[in-house]
This record gives sequence, C-alpha cells and structure tokens, in this order.
Amino acid sequence: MPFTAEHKQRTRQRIVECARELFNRRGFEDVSIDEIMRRAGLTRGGFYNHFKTKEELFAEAVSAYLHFDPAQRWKNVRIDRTACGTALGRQVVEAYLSSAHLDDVEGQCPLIALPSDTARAGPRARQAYCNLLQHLAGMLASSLDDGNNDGNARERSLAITALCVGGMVLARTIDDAAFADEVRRAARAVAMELIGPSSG
Amino acid sequence: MPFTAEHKQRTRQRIVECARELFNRRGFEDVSIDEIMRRAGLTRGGFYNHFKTKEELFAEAVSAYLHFDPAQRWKNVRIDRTACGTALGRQVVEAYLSSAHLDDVEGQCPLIALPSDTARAGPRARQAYCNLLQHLAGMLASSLDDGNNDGNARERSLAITALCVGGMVLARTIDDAAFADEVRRAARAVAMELIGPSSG
DNA sequence: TGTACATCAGTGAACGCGCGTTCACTGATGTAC
DNA sequence: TGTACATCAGTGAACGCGCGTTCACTGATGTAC
Repeated sequence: MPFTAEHKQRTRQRIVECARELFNRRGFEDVSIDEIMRRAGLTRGGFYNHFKTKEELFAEAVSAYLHFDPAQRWKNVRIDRTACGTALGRQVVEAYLSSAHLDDVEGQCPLIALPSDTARAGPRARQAYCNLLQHLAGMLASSLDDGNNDGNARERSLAITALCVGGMVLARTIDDAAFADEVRRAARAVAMELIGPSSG
Repeated sequence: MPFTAEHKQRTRQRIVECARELFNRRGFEDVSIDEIMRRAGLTRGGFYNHFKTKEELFAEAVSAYLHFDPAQRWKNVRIDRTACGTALGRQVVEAYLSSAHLDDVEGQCPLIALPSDTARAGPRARQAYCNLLQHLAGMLASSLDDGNNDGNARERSLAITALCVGGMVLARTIDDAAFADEVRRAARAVAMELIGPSSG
C-alpha cells in the first residue's frame, strides 16, 4: 500500500487547517476550493480524494478548532490548566475578549468568525458550531459551579458566553478601532463582574 | 418628465425591502440580483437604474432597518414610546430577545442576521451596521442614565447590547430548539438583571 | 539486495452552471402646443 | 380637449467569468518475490 495512511491523514489535516484560516477570514462562499488546495500546496483535483463536498470541509474546519491546544488557542494569553474556580473563568474571559484574539482573524474562534455562515450551512457544521459553544460555556459553568453561586451557574455561564461572543462579533464588524475596543472592553468588564472576584 | 420621481423612489424602496428580507434569510453571496428583482416584481436589467452595484444595495438594505417604525420592528412586542428609565430598557430587551424576534428571520435586526456578511463588506455597509448598533446601545444607555447608576451607563449599555446580539446570534445558529431557547432566555435574564428593576 | 508490480494520492483539463453586469430596445407616461 | 413628442423606468438577451465537481491520467511509493 503506497502512500501510508498517515501521509493521507497529514495531507487531509493540512487542507482542513488552510480551509479554516481562509474561511475565518473571508467566509464560506468567497473562498474557493482551488484557493484552499493551492494554499495547502496541492492542486484542485485532489480535493475529492479527501472530501465529498465543500460543505463537508466547512464542517470539518469548524470542528477542528475544538481540538486546538487550549493553551495556544488564544495568542499571547496563557490559560493555566491547573486554575480552577472563578480564577479559571476570569482567565478564559480575559483570553477570549483580548485584543490579540480580536486581531488574530485566522486563528479566531469560529463562534466569532463564522456565525452567519454556519447558520446557513448544513447540520454537520451546525453541530460542530454547537460543540464549540458547549465547550466554552462548559468551561465557564465549571468555573461558576465551584463558587458560591445560587444554583443558576448554567444560566449565567450561557449568558457570559453570549456576552463574550457578542462582544467580539460586534467588535469585528466595527470599522472604528477605538469604538471596537470600547465594545470589547465593556463586554469584558461586565463579564468579569458576572463571574465575580477570583476565588480559585 | 414621465414616471414621476416618487414612482422611482417607491420602486427603489421596494427593491431595498425585498433585498433586506432575502439577505436576512440567506446572506449576501447566496442571494442573486435576479432573485431580488423578481421578488420586487421586476426583471434583472432594471436593477442598474437604481444601484451601481450589488454591494451598494447591501449597504442600503442594512441601513433601511434603522428607519423601521420601532413600534412595529419586533413583532408581537410593543415598545411604548412614552416609557422611560429602566422600564424602557426592560421593554427593549424583552422585545429584542423575544422568541418572536428570533423566529422572524426576514424581519430580524441585521445586527443578528448579517454580522459576518457585514464584516466582510465595504465601508458603507459597515457604517450602516455601526449605526444600528449605536441606536440600540443608545436606547439602553438613555434607559440607564435616568437610573441610579454609578456613571458607567455607557459601558453597561454596550455590554448589554453585546449580550442581546450575542444571545440571538447563538440562538439562531443552534439546531436544537430547546437549547437555542435556553441560551436566549439566559441572555435575557442576565440582561434584565444588568438593567435593574423597573424605575420608569 | 534487487526488481517488477499494484496501488492510489495527486494532477490538470474539461464540463456545466449561475452569477454580476452591460446594452440596445420598448413602451408607458407627463408635457408642450 | 386632443395629439405629437421626448423621456427614461423597465425589459430581456448576451457577455465574460469563476465556481464546484468530474475524470482520465501519472508517477511516487510500499510490497511480493
């Protein structure tokens, strides 16, 4: 069996990675398969050795973000995996709503970069998007659980997630950098307030 | 001068209206000019009597939402224009995060329906989007101003706006209706909490 | 160790299609007389 | 009031282009002997 299975796997992952970056920057429709393959150092035709359709690749690209190393996911901001309690939640919010994360368009969380594209995509992409959402909300929920909360940790964690995603989505769309920053900082300040002071 | 200026204006507004509905549902790229004109009861060719490019129409469509009658903007939820103080803010949040607004895809606020499309569009569309944002944030800020706030009404109003938009963007993307509703309700509950009890 | 072979990842030309935009036209309408 | 005319909103065929996808192929590689 020439070309080992690992070789094919590596190529496939390279395609997914390039696709994710391009989709993040320019969305599903505006990025062509030709462009993705060229970025991956390949040619158009080989695409269908790996994926059935462009849509399938999109779902994989959204999904791939979940398997990033969380410590490297948001540049310049270290998530300490040993942190717990609200200290963890505060770190997550700090990283998610950082200006580094806002500027890193290609490495950005797809919850921010691709909401509209995903809403119009097929069920597999929607599921992948939902998994990301649950992951982020889950981190925040576990952070609140440990604290002295009045039992509505899940509700609060979902709202903080919405605040994080919403703040970044708006900041990404605003032209005026100063106003974009104001929105991002406002979201961060209130998210921190909702989590409460560091306890972990 | 055959065909009065008002006639042309009416036709133009009809095109913008149809475009806004289609863009809201399926996004900028996936909607064709042919389809928009057909929905407006016209044919392809006439488009360029009214707009220079598709992109210009997109900017107009986003912009148009600002001139909706606020009392009719979010179906099934009445905004009382005489309300003031936090009572107004609570009404806005109630309407914005209502299930009626979530389900009304074609009449939905473009802040929710078109964030990714706008982020990738030209400066005019971005400006129109930003105007919508400022309008929503402004209503909430004026609501908080009247209250007994500690001077950070603007920050809080921006965060509540991010929470409203984020909650709806996420809810629109989630496949599972029950989970979508949970996110929407969580955002609403915490937004209400941030506004505070009715004072107006 | 060396060689013939089978596999299949990758190539690149081609196909069919729908898009945004252009353009020569048409015919309904307001105006001048 | 009636008519000839000029205007220009609206028509629909056409253009050029790039896309997603298909397909016959090629050639690098692992395996069998």
